[in-house]
Amino acid sequence: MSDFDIRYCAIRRALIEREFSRLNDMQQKAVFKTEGPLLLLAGAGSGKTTVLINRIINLLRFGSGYESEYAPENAGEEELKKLAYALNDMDSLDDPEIEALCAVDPPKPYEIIAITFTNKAAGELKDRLETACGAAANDIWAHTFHSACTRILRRDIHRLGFSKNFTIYDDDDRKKMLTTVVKDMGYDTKRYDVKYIASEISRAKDNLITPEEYAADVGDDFYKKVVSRVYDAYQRELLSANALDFDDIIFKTVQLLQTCGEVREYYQRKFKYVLVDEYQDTNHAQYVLCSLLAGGYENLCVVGDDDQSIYKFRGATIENILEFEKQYPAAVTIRLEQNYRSTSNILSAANSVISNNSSRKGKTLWTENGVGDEVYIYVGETQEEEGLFIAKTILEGVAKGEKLKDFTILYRSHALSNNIEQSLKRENIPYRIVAGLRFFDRAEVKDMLAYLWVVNNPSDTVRLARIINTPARKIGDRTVELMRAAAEREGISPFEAACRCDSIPELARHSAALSAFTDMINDIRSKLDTLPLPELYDLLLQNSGYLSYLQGQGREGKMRLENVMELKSTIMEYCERNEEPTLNGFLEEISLITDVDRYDQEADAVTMMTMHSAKGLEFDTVFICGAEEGVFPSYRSMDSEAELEEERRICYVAMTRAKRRLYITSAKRRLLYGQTMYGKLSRFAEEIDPSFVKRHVPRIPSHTAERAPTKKKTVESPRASVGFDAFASRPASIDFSRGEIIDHKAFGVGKILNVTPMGGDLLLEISFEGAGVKMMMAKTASKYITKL
DNA sequence: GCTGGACATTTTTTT
DNA sequence: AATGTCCAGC
Repeated sequence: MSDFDIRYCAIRRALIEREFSRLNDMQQKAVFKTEGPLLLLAGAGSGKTTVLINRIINLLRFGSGYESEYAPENAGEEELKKLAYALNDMDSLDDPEIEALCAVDPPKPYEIIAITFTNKAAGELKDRLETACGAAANDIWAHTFHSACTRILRRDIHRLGFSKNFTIYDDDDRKKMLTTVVKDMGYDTKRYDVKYIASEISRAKDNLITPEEYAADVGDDFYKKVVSRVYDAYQRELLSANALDFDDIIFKTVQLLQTCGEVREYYQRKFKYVLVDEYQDTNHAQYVLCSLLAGGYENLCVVGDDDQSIYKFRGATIENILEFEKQYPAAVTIRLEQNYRSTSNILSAANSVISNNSSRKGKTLWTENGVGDEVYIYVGETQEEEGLFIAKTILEGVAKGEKLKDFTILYRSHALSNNIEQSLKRENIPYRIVAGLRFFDRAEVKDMLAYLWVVNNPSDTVRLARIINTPARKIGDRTVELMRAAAEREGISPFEAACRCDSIPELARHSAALSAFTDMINDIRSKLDTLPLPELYDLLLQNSGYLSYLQGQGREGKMRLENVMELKSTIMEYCERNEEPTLNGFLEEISLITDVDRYDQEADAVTMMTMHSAKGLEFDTVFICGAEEGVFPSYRSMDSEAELEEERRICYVAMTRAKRRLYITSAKRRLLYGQTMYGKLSRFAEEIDPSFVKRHVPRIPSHTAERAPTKKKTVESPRASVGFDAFASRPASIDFSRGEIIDHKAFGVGKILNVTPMGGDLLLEISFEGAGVKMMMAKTASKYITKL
């Protein structure tokens, strides 16, 4: 290292630093550390995505320029002068020459892969990269685990005996196929729970255990022996259907990379930089996949937060993040602990809860945001009171001018949403529930998709079974059974057997029905390359008889038809987005999409979802409801310390979603699953340091007055029961009508623009001469208002 | 094949 | 309580 190198690098660093000066020190450190394994422990709201994006931008523009200790070989005093001059000139780095002087081996966009868990995260990454670096962003591999793997598999899966138009089975399809497999093997599905077998197989695949390896390890366990045989048969069945389930998508990619040196080397040479988001949620297979992909250069950057690992039950292993440093001794760890999202009260409350967990890397979030309101803990008598409290709080907020979409209600399980929903309904508050019945789960949508899958891949037996007699076309179970048997005997697919029904004796009798069906499918197939997808879809809808089938279903059918047409819009949208739309491509995309991806953050309505679905999102005001022992934490987790810790992490995730206000609500009595449960306030609420909390305990109704604990609490917290009078009924509000001129104590003279009935109250929209337009609820505001 | 009633099931579920 | 699943009987 010469003196020149030292001077050159110093200026280069200063220049690069200036480009990222909007980031805090730790974020910058993470952005500039481009080479070698890097573990980024990114707390909630610490600007994780921003760091990922900037890290990629830094790579593309400057490569390892920041870290490098050498000046470029062809650089001399002349170039150094240019850099020095640029340092004084604010816009200089737009100059490609200067940028080039700062860059050291910048990778091409296609040499970078960023892996996320959700489509949403991948989409956000893509969008923001495109904004930042334009068209080049399209060549960066920003994918979910599954879509990245699918892309890899489409290229080379023939080496594993599948063909590249393979089908993807979701959990439902998997269960169906497993059920037939189990039954075919002569097992009683009552004695052998298909769901259990499915999860056992799934777990095996998560851990990269093949059927052979599984079989070798069952020992004398009879049940496991059965699982082992089913696993083996199931995999063979998938192979002949040319189908992969979700777990296989990862598993087969790992197998491909492990067994096929040529493919492995191709990707290891290709991907100079590998970035993985939400690393705490990776399972063993995904961990191996990451190491394989990064195996060439070992420039592996994983981002995660051990405190936000909430998918253990799906096979995620927190060890991946806890032991990253062991796996890569050269790894550098950087903590991002400054939170930009929440008030310090919310953050401190969340910190005090999570600090009760023992297995963590340790990390304390802090913020420069203001203190904000205390975390509000509400204990109602019943779940109705709880729901009413939430509804009233939202109405009050709306009256102050807040938007409905600023409010989010989170719960541990879907079962809790019901009573909240009723309260919101009663108060006429618009809401949306994320999850519930998913669009792609609707029967009619699944039917049409199944048709498309079969057109794409006639070997797809599960989807074939779904539609072969829907609508009814005289191909009953008996015929389907004969078809399957014939196919087995001849070593062809059931669809193939149906095509040849004339030459197969036992099928000949049904040849009219079978041929009509196969001709219809084959006809559509023959048009695959010529007809645009939306038209193909229309033709299929028509020729399959599904259209008239729906039309014959009256009002119900009309709604179903709408859904079927919405699917067409999805197809058209896909076609517009892609230069070379293919049926295969569309199906692939759709099978990897979930409901949270369709959730529209813009619509103005209160959002309700599980705490799990809320991960990665943020909201102004958050209600965590059902905060009772037995509900949250769930009674099922209460006898295991490890599971309790996972529940606590869920709580941490939920709490840190809130930007400005956090309410934790509970009910002493709750009707759940047809039973009344009596639960104490959740331990998580109790764990919050009282200095960040404001408690509300409602007035003690006479019939519960003898209960000691209630009394004690009232004595303990003098601040209790101050402030919130959601249930005190006020005399009916004064009548207000549009156009009236009023005088408000605080805002002065104003004109009523709008009056909207809401929750037994009126929402007033008033334009004040001095204070602009305000929204307020009539009941609350009437105290301050006099009519003029 | 469709329908009704019995019967079980009810934590979370990025793909 | 509510909803899905399964099977018997038409």
